Amino acid sequence: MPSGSESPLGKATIFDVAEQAGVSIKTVSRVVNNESNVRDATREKVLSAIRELRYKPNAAARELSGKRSRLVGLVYENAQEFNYLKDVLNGSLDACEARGYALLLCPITLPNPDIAARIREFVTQARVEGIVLPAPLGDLAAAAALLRQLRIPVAAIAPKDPRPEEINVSCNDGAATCSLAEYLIEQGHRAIGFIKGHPGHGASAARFAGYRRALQRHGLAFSAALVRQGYFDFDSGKTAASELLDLAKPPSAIVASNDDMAAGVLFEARERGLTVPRDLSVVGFDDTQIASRMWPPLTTVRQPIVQMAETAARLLIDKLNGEAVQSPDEPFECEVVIRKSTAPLASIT
Amino acid sequence: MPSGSESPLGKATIFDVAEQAGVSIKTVSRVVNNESNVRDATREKVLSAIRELRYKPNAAARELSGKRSRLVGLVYENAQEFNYLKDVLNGSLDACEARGYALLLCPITLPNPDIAARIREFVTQARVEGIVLPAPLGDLAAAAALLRQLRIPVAAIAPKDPRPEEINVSCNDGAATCSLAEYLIEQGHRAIGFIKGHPGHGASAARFAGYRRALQRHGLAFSAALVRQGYFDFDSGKTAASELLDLAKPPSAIVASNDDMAAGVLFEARERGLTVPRDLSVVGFDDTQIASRMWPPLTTVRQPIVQMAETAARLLIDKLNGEAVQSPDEPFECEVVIRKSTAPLASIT
DNA sequence: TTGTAGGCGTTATCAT
DNA sequence: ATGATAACGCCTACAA
Repeated sequence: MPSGSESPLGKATIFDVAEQAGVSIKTVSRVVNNESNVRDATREKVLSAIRELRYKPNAAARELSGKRSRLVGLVYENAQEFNYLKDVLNGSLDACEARGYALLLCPITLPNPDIAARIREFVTQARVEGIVLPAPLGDLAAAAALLRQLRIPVAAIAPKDPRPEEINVSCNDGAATCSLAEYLIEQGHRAIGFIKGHPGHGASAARFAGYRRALQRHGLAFSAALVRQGYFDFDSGKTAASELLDLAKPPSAIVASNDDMAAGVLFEARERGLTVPRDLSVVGFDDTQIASRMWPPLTTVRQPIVQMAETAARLLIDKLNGEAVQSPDEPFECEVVIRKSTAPLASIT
Repeated sequence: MPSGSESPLGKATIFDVAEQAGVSIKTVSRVVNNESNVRDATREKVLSAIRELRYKPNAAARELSGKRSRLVGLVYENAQEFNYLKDVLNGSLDACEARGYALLLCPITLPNPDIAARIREFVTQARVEGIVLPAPLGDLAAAAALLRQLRIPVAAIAPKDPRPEEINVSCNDGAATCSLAEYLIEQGHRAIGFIKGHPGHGASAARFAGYRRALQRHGLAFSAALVRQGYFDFDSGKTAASELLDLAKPPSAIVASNDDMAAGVLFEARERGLTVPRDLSVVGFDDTQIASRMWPPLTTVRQPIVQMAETAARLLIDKLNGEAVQSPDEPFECEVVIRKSTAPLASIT
C-alpha cells in the first residue's frame, strides 16, 4: 500500500526499500548484509522490494557508518616488464569484482628511497582494508616492516619469506625449473649454464635450487663457472650470456631465470652469429608474450599468475570479512612449454 | 587554549581542527575546499591547526555529504598486448594522485556481447565521476552511445571521432608514419608494403593515410596490392607478411601499423629464410618493449602515451571540478626511432 | 525476530 | 566573513 515517491533513477535508499517492503530499515540492512535472524518470508519481501527499486547500498554511507571501505590495494613494482602485473591485475580484479570490492593501485618505482612513506601515504589516504602484494615488494625489508607495523592484512604472491600469520600464495617454480633443466639433460646437454634472477626476488633462489637439483639427479657435477648473476632484465641476461659464451668451454645450453633474460641471451647469440637452437639451446621462464614472438620461440615455463592473484585477493577479502581463511596447502602448478629454442645436443664433439 | 583529547593517531576530524583553530567547522571546511570569503589570518590559523593535527578529510563523509566521490574510471580493452595500457595507467595514475583522486579500473575483454551493460554496471557501482577512455573503446558504437546517454564526462585518448563536447587527446601518428615511410623511400625502397591496423581503431586510418602521403610526396604510385588488412596482433601481421612475400613482385620493405604485427612480419621472414634487413626492411609502430628485444631491433615510432594519458586524466578532473577546460590544440608529437630492421635497398636488381 | 535512536564526518543552507 | 544546524544513507547499540 505505501508508495512514497521513489525516484525512478536508481536513487532508492534503505528507507524506500523499508517502506516498500513494510518493514524497518534495520531489517532491510540485515537482509542486505546477510545477517541471520530474519524470517524467510520477511527476507523475501525485502529482497523483492530491493529488486523492484533497483536498490544499491550507498558505498559512502556504508563506509562512513560501518568503517569498512570495501577497498583493497595492490602495491606493486612499476617495472618495465608489465606482463606479470597484467596477470596479477586481472586475477585481483576478478576476485574484487566477485565480492563487491574495488581495487586501488599503488605503483612503486624501484629503487625508491622511501618506500615506507609511499606505502603509508597510500594506506592512510586510500583507506584500503587490505593489500595484495606481489613479489618482489613483499621481500623488501622496508615495505614488510611498515606493513607489519600498520597491522593491515596482506596477501603476498610468491613471497620469499612467507609470514605465517598472513596469506601467502606461491607456485612450484623450483620444481618447474628442475623439469626444464632435466629436459635439457635428456636432450644430451651436459654443460648447462644458468643465469640467476634478481637476488631480492624469492623465486630466484627457488629456481636456482631447481637447476641444481636437476644436475644432482642426473649425476652431473655443479660448476659455479657456469652460473652468472642476473637481475631479471634483458640487459643482465645479455651480459651474462656474453660471459658464459666467452668461456673456454662454453655451455651448450643456457637456463635463464626468466624470459626477459632469455631474450637477452638470444640477442647475444645472434650478435655472435650463433644459431639457436643448433649452436645453443636456451630456455626462459614465465611464458611472457615475448616468448612466443621471438625467433626461435622460447621453451619456457608458464605460471598460473592470474589464478594465484585471484586466490590471493579472494582469501584476503574473505579474511577481511572475518572468515577464518588459510593459505593454500599446495603451491600452484607451473607448466613447462616446449618450443623451438631447444634441441638435442649435436653429438659431433 | 582549547584542547580536547585529539587522538594522536591521524584520526582528527573537522571538529578537532575547528576547536584547535578557534573557529567553526564551516570555516575549516571553507579552507579545506579552497573557498573564498575567508580572511587570510583566519585561513592561516586553520591551516596550521590542520598541520598540527595531521588532519585529513574523511573521504566517505565527503562523498556522502557532497555527492562527489573523487573517483575516476579507466575503461580499457583488456588486450594481450599490455604495454600500451601500462603507459595509460601510469599517466592516469599520476594525474589522479596529483589531484587527490583515485582511479578505478574497468577492463573489457573484446569481443564482448554486452559492453554497454558492463560499462553501465561499472559507472553506477563504482560511482566514478568521469571516465578515461583509451582507444579503441571510445570508437565502439555501443560504448559511445551509452556514455553519451549516461551523461558522464569522458576523456578520450586517440579517438577516431573526437566528440567536441568532451576531452580528446591525440598524437600525430599519421605524420609519424609518413616520416617512417619517407625514410624507407630515401633508403631506396620503391615497393613498400603496408599492413593496416584494426579497422575499429582510429589510429589505423591515420597511419595508413600517412603511408599514402609519403608515397605521394615522392611521386610513387600507390598499389593496393601491397596493402593488407591486419588487426594489430602478431598473427595478423604474420599472415599479412606471408601474403605480401608470396607476391610475384614482393615488396622490399614492409610498414606494419604496430610493433606486434611487425614482430609477426619478422617471424614470417625468418621462417622463409629471409634475413632482415638485408632481404627485407621492416618497421613497426609504438616502440613497445618487444621492439628493442627482437632481432633485429625494430625501427619504429614512439608515442608519448604516458603524457597523453596524464593530460587526459588531468583535464578530466579539472573539468569535474568545474573548470573550463579545453582539449589540447595540438596533437602530441611522436618520435621516430631508427634501429636495425631497416637498411638501404641493395641495388642489385 | 524486529524496531528505535544515535552517530559516523562532511557539505549545504541560511542566518548573522 | 563566519557560524549553527540540518541533511547525507547507513550501521551499531540497545530495546521490545
